Amino acid sequence: MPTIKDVAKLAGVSIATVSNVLSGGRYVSPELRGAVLGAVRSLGYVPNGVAQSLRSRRTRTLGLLIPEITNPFFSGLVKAIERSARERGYQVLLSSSEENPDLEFDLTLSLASRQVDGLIVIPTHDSPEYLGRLGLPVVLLDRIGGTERFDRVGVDNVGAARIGTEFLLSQGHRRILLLASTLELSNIRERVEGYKQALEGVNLKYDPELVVACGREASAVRVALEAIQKHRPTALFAATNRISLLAVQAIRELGLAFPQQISLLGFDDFEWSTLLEPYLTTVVQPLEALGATACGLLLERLREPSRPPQTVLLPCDLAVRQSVARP
Amino acid sequence: MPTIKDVAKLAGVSIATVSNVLSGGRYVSPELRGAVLGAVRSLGYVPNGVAQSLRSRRTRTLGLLIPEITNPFFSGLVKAIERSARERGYQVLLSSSEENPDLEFDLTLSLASRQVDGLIVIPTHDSPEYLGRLGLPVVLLDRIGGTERFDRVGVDNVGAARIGTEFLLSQGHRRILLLASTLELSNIRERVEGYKQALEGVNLKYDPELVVACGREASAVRVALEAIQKHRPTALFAATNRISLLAVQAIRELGLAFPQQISLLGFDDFEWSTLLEPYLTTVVQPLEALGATACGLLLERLREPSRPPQTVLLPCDLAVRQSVARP
DNA sequence: TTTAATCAGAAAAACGTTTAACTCAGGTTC
DNA sequence: GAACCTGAGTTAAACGTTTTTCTGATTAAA
Repeated sequence: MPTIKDVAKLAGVSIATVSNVLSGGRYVSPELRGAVLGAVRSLGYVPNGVAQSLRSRRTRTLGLLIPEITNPFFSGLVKAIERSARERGYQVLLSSSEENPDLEFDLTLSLASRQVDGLIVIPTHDSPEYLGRLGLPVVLLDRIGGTERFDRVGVDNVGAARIGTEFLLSQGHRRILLLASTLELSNIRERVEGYKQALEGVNLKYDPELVVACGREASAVRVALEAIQKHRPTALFAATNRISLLAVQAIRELGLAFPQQISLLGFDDFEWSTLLEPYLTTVVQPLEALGATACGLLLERLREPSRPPQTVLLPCDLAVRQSVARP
Repeated sequence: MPTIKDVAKLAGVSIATVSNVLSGGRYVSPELRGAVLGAVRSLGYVPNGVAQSLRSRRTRTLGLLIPEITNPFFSGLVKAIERSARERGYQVLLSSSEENPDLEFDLTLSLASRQVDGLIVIPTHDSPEYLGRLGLPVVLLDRIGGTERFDRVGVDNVGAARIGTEFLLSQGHRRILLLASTLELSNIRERVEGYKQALEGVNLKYDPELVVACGREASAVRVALEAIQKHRPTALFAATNRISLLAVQAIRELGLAFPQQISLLGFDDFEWSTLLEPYLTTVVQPLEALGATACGLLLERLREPSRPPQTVLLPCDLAVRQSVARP
């Protein structure tokens, strides 16, 4: 691999001049500029990014920490972030915490030691204060509860869940079972809050029994199934797309006519849900905007490190399709 | 951020000694070792990975180039690769080519200039020879046609498609429509070859008309739909999971009883396909093994740069579920 | 003993850039 | 015409490590 020295020698100039031509530092006369560019071309020179990073103290690399790549919600975010970063000249170092807080912690250290310029994190839990000790700009994404010291991007979960629930109510549902994987995360609890607000809006009493955490293990379907049997709801509100999947399985195992006997409203949305018939009615999160905003916020902070932390909440849409019927 | 100099000063030793303690280079006496470790701890020192990379000429970073993160087949591979890399002390720089060859080319240059130690590429086309000019170890994954100069990991597409088709034949199907997005990729053409072999195995004439490339645009459903109307097959063999999705939509639009009137066999498999009822019968690729093998092959080559290129073909399974019935 | 080999540590070079400091014409300003 | 800028280039320092070379002391071999 040729280095900047080889280019300088071939072009008959100093390495500083080569650098100035390529990085657009200072003015270089047309003749020398031409010589440098010619030498670059004929050697096939590509600057060594590691050396650039060491000297200039930035890597133009963002760390992205995701709980699970396989979930279409997260992979949609990854896609949006990767694209947005690329368009602004940044690359993405991807790590998956696999929903494991200890691994998450280790991975942030590892990313920090690789000198990423900043971090976009979807944490596994609501206490990511330790991220502050990294000495790195951090943007929290999606799971943004617990702290206000970081820039954060998420959706208006309360509002979105309220609108979703109101839609179910408008269709005549009165016993709505809210299914979640966990209630440990504040974004999920906000969805519960929205659900509650909608119920109270029509003077229905909020019954905590109708909010069920199914867990993430294989037993989750069973938990959902038993909750359905016990409470006999006319509609299910699945708090995440993974839970939608679960709900569908439970509905099938119970042999309920769908959506005639039981309606289902999802959250998150995902392309491949068109496999489901009836098509899933769902609250849809603006993936592209979430990712682009997170990336944008991070780069803004790189430019202006001292400005106060911002929180951006985006609105969700309701995609009315076929999985909700009148009871 | 403290540097190795700060540690050395606090511990009262030279920076070489600090380096030897931390990187396990040469023997250091217990006393000095203790002093160094103490200083590291009290300063919260973390080595600067960029400086390490510059000097040692390796970044412990792998470039991963994927056509599309959102497709569960690819995201499954990403997951496997990321995990495998992490377990071996490597990180992953992820880029998406969005099925665009020009972007793919640019991204490889960009990854190379970031000095990744090696590249795992799922190319957009069958002529990735240009990757040889990067001067980097490259492993081709999944779409491995066109050249034998690189290490390659994929599945036995011919065998897998043959087994799949044989299963359809064994169920009594005789008019089987093979749907693909494109026939430009050799891994897809190999699947066609397997399909052909299976037909000829039972003395059925191979009819090229029954192999249809639907494209990747929005019009793809229509193409599939018209092919079904025209040829009236009793079974569809979808060559990828994306095409399975398409096939399901076409079947629905045509109002065919599924699987009674028309059977569907998929390729790739994906977790979220359980949304489909009847459950999709499908050829399943060993995602975890594919990813781990690709990563392993790359790291082996880093150790032994001059050994001849290897090709690893893994076998697929057939998951018999519910979407194939007797005609 | 004398000489050579070994050892633990320090000093210094090197990795490939960017950038600050310097040089030396040529042009201004009094 | 002396002092001062300016401008376009060069030289050299710096980024934070790893690794090679060097040093002086201790140990082993002759």
